[in-house]
Order: sequence, then structure tokens, then C-alpha cells
Amino acid sequence: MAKEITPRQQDYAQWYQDLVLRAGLADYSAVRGCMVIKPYGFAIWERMRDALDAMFKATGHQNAYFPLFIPKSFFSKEAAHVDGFAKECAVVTHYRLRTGSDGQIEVDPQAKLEEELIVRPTSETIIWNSYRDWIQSYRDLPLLINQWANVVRWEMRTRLFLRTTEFLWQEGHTAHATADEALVETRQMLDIYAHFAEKWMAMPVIKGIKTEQERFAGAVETFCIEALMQDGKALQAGTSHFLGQNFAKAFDVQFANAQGEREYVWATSWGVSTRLMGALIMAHSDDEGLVLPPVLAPVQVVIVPIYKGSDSIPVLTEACQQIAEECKALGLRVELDTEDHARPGWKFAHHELRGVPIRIALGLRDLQNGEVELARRDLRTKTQTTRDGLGLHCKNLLDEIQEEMYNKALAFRTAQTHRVDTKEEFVQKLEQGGLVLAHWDGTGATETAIKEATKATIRCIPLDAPDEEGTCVWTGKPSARRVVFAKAY
RNA sequence: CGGGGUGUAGCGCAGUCCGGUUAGCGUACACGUCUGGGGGGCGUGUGGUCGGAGGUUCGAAUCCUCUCACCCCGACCA
Repeated sequence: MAKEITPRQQDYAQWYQDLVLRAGLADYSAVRGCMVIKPYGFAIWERMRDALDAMFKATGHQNAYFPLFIPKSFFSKEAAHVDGFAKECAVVTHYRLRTGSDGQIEVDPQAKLEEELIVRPTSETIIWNSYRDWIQSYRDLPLLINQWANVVRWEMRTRLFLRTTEFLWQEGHTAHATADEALVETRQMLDIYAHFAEKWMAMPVIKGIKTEQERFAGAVETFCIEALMQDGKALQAGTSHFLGQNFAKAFDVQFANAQGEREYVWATSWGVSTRLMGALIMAHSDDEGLVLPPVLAPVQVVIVPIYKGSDSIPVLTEACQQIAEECKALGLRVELDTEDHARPGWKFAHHELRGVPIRIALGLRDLQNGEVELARRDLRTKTQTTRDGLGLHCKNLLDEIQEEMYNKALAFRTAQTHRVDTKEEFVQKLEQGGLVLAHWDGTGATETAIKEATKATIRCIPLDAPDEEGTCVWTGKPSARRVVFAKAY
């Protein structure tokens, strides 16, 4: 087990990388840009997945699975969509290997595919090709489907969890009879993402609309949730798209309405990915390691006995087991660390690295006094706590930690959010990092100019942005409301 | 795709400039022992195609040529 993590202040990117590797969340693999998600990291992802999945089901969605491979011709059917993804697609051209004359394995040139297959970067096309057959009448609508899958986008530059060539995600694809209904769906899923981010991940997000430049390829409107990381950079944590009738027209998906007239259906798609893992890490963790919100932590309470001589082992182990049982009975996820080969100090550091919210240490002295030492990961505080009612105390404390982690993150964001009205201040605040609320004249040209000059982009036009007359911070032209600028991941 | 960096034990590194016994150090691992309230001490031990190929040489981790891989930074993106 490696010891040191690079401090955040010294090198934030290195800190992130150290943390992911040393906390055992993920590892590099033999394939460039592709990561191995290790058991502990996957346990966190599973908890995210299960929570989201339950919310999707509760709102009437069903899971299904569509192929990994997409015929190349499908891509060309929606022009904007092709443009958006063409540059990062992996393509399957052959289906067989053979042993060459030099004894080496090589691609069999005889086994060339008639039509090449694209490894899905997203599944709109293959799914809408099926929807054409599934939808005939308004009675078939709405069609509410989600899939959990892997996708591949051949990125130039990758970072563990934040951007990898292959990643895991869910993608919802729905079809509706009216534009209004599809828009309601788009907004509903955005709300679910925001709710998940705030209540499960303890990470405040801004709900907003993307500008035309930042919009999903093929969407009419892209909604998003944006979060602020500790280094002052923004991170898009989830997107929900209103696709209009773009894919219905591209794949000729029509339905008969109640009057017997044929209409194109209206579509949405929405997704979050393993990128959320990166967001979770960068929202809360510190120089000692991960800090996990209790509802997502695979282990919520870890119990460490402090042995003193071999005689103490059975008695302390038993006392710890009782605490573990008490916690389990209350539905807490608890781990009893009775490994004899590691010393307490090592265990403390180890569980802190992994972000376990509560640590209970119990030695002979505590046993005599009817106490335990209880440590909070988020604040790194230790308090002597009475043994009586310890399970319930932990349960309540976990709720408190969840709440306080959110409040802390919110306070950080508030402190790092600046309203600016002059160009000088705008540039200066963007340089410092954080979110900048400023007026924008609404043109792509200005957006591009700002990006080139400052490297910051418009993260979103917040849904709750009040109407406020002003002038564009860059051009001085009139503006109706403020938008969120930031440097982003 | 440009710029930079790194490949030597599971991990982190030294040695390379200036070629020379059996390639070291830390950590991890195994065993023993003393231990145990913040990443333990002592002892013993296991573990290496020095990224790969070719060349120079009496002799290559070290020099030369080619090559592969990965990481970081930038442009593109979730």
C-alpha cells in the first residue's frame, strides 16, 4: 500500500490521479485510454446505478439492451449527429484472425465485413431503427426505455473516470406523441439527475440549458446539470436532451394518432456516466483520501479493535462484533476490521483513504469505560462516545454527515460564484476559477471569442435565471439574463 | 495529432552522462519475534528476459540505430 497522496494545493491533477489509484477505485489497463474499475470503485458505481435505476423505474421506465455494434449506414441518417461523433468512432472492419506465414496472429484480409460496424458512441441510431418497428399507434406511446451499457468514444486525451475511451453509463431513450410530453420528460429526467446529485452525491448542481455550441449532436435542446469541483473548474454531470422529431424523421418513425393521421414521434434521450465517479471524488475528497457521502459509501461504519496483547483479542473482537450487529440491525453497512497483521494506525489511514464516513475504535480502556472512540471522516474529528445506543447514534450521525457534506459543498460553490459586470473583472474572476455569472449577448460569435480569450465556456443558461436587463460583458450589447461561465472539465 | 516525460523486483526509485566482479535501495510480500490508542521495531528470506529488436565491444542497464508502450500538458469532447 502506497502512502503519500500529492496534496491538492501542489498539483490538483496529480492529487486526483493518486487518489483514484491508491484508494483502489481504478487502475490503468493494457489498453490505452481504457481503465479497469476495481472492486471498491465498482461498489460505489453500483450504488449510484441502483439508486438511479430505482428512480427510472419509479417514473415508468423499463430497461432493455441494444447491440454494441451499429451499422455504419445508420450514422449517416442524422446529419448533425454524424458530425458530432464521426471523429471519435471505433470501427470494426473484420471478423476473423488467422495465423500468418511468420506464425504471428494477423487479421484475415479475407474476412472483411461487407458493411463496417461502428462501436456505439451512443445508441440513438440503433435504438430508433428498432423504434420504427415498435411504434405504430399512439397507443404504443409513450415508449420509455433505458439501457445500462458501455460506450466507446476515441478521445485524444483521457483521465481516469472523467474521460476514458470506453465508459459505462445509462442512456434513456423515449418516444412521445407530442412535443410537450417529450419536453416534460426531458425536464423530469433532469430533475431526477439533480435530485440524485444533491441527495445521494451531496453535490449541489445548477440545472440549465446548453447554448447551441454546447448542445448534443442531434438535439433540439440540451439540458444539463453542472457542478463545481474543488479546483474551481466546472463539470457537466448529466445531460437530458429534447430531440424533437430529428431522429423520428431520420428513421421514419411515425404513429397513427387518435384521428388516424400519421405523425412523427417526439423524442428524448438522457444519460449519466461513470464520470459521476470523478465528480464525486473531486467534490468532497481531501489530501488524506476519499470522502464519501454516507448514502453512497459501500462501507458506512468501520470498527477497529485496538488489541493489547493476545489475551485482549477475543474480548475486544467480541465487543466489536456486538457493535457491528447492532449497526447491521439498523440497516447500516458496517465492516469489522479484525485483521491481526495490520496495526491500528495503518488501519486508520487505510479507511480514511477509502473514505469510510465513520470509524469506531475500541480498546480495553474504552471497554472498561463503556465508550468507543468515534471518528468522522468528513471533519477528521474524534470524540469519545458512550457505548449505549451507539448504533442509533451512528445512524443519526450518518444522516448528519450527508447533510453537512452537501452544505459544505454548497457553501464552497457560493463562495466561488461571482457576479461580474465588467470585462476586466470577468477575465480576472475566470482566471481565479469558480463560476462566473455574467451577461451575454446570445451570439455564438461572442461565445467563441470568450472561449479563445479565456478558455472558459458557457456552462449553461440556468433554468432559474431571473430576467435581468443588462449588457454583454464582452460586447456591451443588450442581454436579458445572466449565464454561467467557467473553465470546465 | 503536436509538445514533454517515463520504461530496471508487485509498487516507488538509484545506477546510464564517464561500459568493467554476483545490478542496488526503499516499500510490499513470506516466516519468526517483540508488539498494538495515527501509516511499528528487530532478524531471516523470496522476488529481475534492466520495455523490445538489432548493432558496436573482450565485456552493454550504461554507447549507437530502430521500435513499442504508457503517463502528463495542449487542440476536440461527457
